[in-house]
This record gives sequence, C-alpha cells and structure tokens, in this order.
Amino acid sequence: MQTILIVEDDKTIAESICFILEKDSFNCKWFDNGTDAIEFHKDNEVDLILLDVGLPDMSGFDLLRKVREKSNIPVIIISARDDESDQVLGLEGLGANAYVTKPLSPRLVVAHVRAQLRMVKPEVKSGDSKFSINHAMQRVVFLNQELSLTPAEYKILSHLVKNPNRVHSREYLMSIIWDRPHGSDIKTINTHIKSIRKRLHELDEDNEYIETHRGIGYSLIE
Amino acid sequence: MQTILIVEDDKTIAESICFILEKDSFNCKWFDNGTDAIEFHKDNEVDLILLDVGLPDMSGFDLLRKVREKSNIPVIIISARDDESDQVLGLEGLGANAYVTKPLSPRLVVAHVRAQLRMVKPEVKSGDSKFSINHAMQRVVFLNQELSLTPAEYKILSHLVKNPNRVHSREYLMSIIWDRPHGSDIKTINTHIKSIRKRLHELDEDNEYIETHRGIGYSLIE
DNA sequence: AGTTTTGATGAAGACTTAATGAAGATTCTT
DNA sequence: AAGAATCTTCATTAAGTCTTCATCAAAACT
Repeated sequence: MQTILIVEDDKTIAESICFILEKDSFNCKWFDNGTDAIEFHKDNEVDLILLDVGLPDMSGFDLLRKVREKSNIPVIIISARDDESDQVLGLEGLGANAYVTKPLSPRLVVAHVRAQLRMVKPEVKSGDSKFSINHAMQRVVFLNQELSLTPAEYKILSHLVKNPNRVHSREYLMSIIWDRPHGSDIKTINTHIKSIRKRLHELDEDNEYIETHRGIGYSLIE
Repeated sequence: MQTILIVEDDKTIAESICFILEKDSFNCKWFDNGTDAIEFHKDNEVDLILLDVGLPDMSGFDLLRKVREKSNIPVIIISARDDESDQVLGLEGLGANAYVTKPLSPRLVVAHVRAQLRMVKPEVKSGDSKFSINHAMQRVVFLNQELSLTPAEYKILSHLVKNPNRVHSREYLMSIIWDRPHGSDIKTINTHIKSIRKRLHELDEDNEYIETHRGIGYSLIE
C-alpha cells in the first residue's frame, strides 16, 4: 500500500481528495499545516506528497525545500495562483514533479498521482557502497565516518551518493544547491567539488571517487 | 546527452523550446507532424516527448497511444484546450506524465522536462550487439567494457551505435559534434574516426567495426 | 602502369576546459 | 557590529581535446 501525504488547509478539498484516493486503495494522510507534515515525513515512509502552496504556517515552497533535503519522492503542487513564476520556482528550483491549479477536480488529482507513481524508481539498495547518508543528522557517512560538510557540499555529495554511477551536469548540481533561481557562475560547482574531494582525500588518500566528465559534469563512482 | 522529441506544428513555439533545451545541453529533435515523429521514435532512442495535442495529421492522443505501444518514456502534453476531460483522458488513460496549457513559457516547459527526466528509470541494456550505450554515464560500452572517449568521439560513436549498418556522411557527423555552425574542415571527422578505431582496436584487435564509404562517410557494422 | 583522388596516420599547435589557490563577498552567529 | 564560516569569483596553471597539416597508403580512373 502506498502512502500519500496531503498538505492542504482547506478541509473540504483535502477530504474529497482523500476520499477518492482511498477508494483507489491508496493510504492517505492529511495535515492542514506544514510543521506537522514535515514531522510526519521525517519519521514515516511516504510515497508522494500533494502540497498546497498556501499554508497557514509556512510557504509550501519552504516545505518542499525541507522535504527535498531528505528525499526525492514525487511532489505534486496544488496552487490557487496560476502565476507562472511560482510554477517555475517550484518545479525547477526544488524538484516538484507536477503542478495543478485550483479549482481542481479530485479525479484530475488522482490521475496526476497515478502518473507520478507509475514512474517512481524502485529504491536502490545501498549495500556495499562506501558511502551512506545519515538523513537525520544531515551528514554523509564515508568509510563509517561522518564527514563534516558545508550545506552546499552536503547537498551535492548526498545527491551524488543517492544517484551514483551517472553523470550530473553542473547546471543540475547548481539547481540542487539553490533554493531559487540564482544567476551565479556555473564554475562555482568546480570549487565545491574540489573541496568535497579534499575532504574525501583526508579519509582515503588513494582513491578518486568523484569523476570528471569533460564538458558535462561529475559522477560518483562506487 | 538526452534526446527530447518535440511534436508541435507551431514553428515559433517549437524553436523557442528547442533553443532553451539545447542551451540546457539536451539533444533536441523537432517534428511538425505526428507521422514523422512516430517514425523517428521507432528508430531512435528518445528520452522524453513533448507533444502538442493539436496536430495537422493526427490527434496527439493517437500519437501517444502509438508511442505507448513501444515504450514508457515520459510524455508531456502541450494543449491549447484547458478542458479538464482531455487532461484526464491523456493522463490517466494513456499514461502521459504531465500537462501544460498554452500559452506556455519555454522556461516552464524546460522545468517540466527536467522534473520528469529527474526520475526516469535507468536504461535497460539492448541485447545482442557488441555495442551499447550507458546513457547515464555518457559512455559507450563495447564488449562489456566502458570506453573512455572524448566528447566529440562519444557524440560520433554513440550516434553510430544508435544507427548501425547505415552510412553517415561526414557533414552529418560534423553537425552532431557542433552545437552551432562551425566553419572547420570536414576532414576533422577522419581524425576522430581514427581515434575511435584506435580505442576499439585496443579491446578487439582483429575486427573492423567502422567501415569507410569512399566519398561519402562511415558506418558501423554490427 | 601512371595519375588522380580520397582516406589514413602521426604529430604539432591552437584552443577549450578543469583544477587550484587565494581573495573578496555574503551569510550566519554571537 | 564583529567575527567566523561559507559561498562565489578571479587569475593562474595544468590538462585534455580539437583541428590542421604534411606525408604516406589505397582505391579509382585513363
């Protein structure tokens, strides 16, 4: 059974979506504020989040940001605002996966949920890797030792660890660092990679874990 | 490099989307009708389709249906009609992955593209050929070993691997290397082919995989 | 065969891209 | 507001890649 987290302060909307989702045999958890939702997400396995951007206690985008620090699950944003810049900000900057605007029909929402869940990766077991992630502590563990990383370094390295053996473009890695579109130099990534490599070298002098792909970006080798 | 297929009969829209996607280092292929697009999709590796439902020769939904017979790649539907039933039909019935309505901003489209591709499953190996492509690592795999290639070599060889047993003119191979018109010598290709051959010989001394077609170009033999 | 055309080859130089170290700007803390 | 940590930029150096060129080899043409 897959669990959908609904964060929506309008009780009527939330209930009707819940109703249809549960009829569709999803497990459904509703919160009317961001704080509780984050708390729940921290400690429970959630497969998808339906997120209203207009919440009483925090912006939906802030919540999305928090969620993205921990996981890559699909997030569908519900918004009353049809304003495009919000859409781009949510989607591009923070990795939301779809966008629906109010007034919304429960059926359409369910269609989106299905569309997203259809393509979620089966989780890859971390197994024998030398890397792992301590979500709760915001730390990357390397050779059983916790690395002390700056926020940007953590964001980059944890993403590489979650998606090893594939190339990530500088543009993409940049989008991981920033909360919002930010016009700074793409070469900044080189510097962050440099310092991550330095920290890894301190623990394991011989090996090169982060590979450079000329003209494209970087990858982490397991 | 990931390939995006754009099926859109409005040239202005298609070009502006292409422009931004290519700046974002996607490979972009545009068709203004469904028939050609299906043909291309049949023979080439496509990572995502941007599909306008209002096409001259067939309904976008028909095209989506055809595509779904072959693959599960993400499809983003572009529609002038904001009518909900169309959305549900496309999304739910045929497995489209997202929906944007006109008028659309190229930036928003790109954001959707990224959001979708972020969660696509790793490619599955194709089978009996001695060549395959590791998309995620931007590497060509030959006899189960990953070739270390320069960007230009990768572009050429991966194209040959995707389209084996057919001759590719030097002019065309050049166009694959460059992002923009570039006035350099057509013989440059000879040199790139030379170094690709050299790398292949290191792994398999006897055989000649890349065939020269005098006065025309090269082909890869399976 | 001899001539012409086209491709292969190896190597040099131009060019592009990345790594590096350090300084300046920004943000966060106290 | 001061100080520390972090992020970004910059200049320099290093490495890798692309293109060109001269020469040699192979095929096509007379």
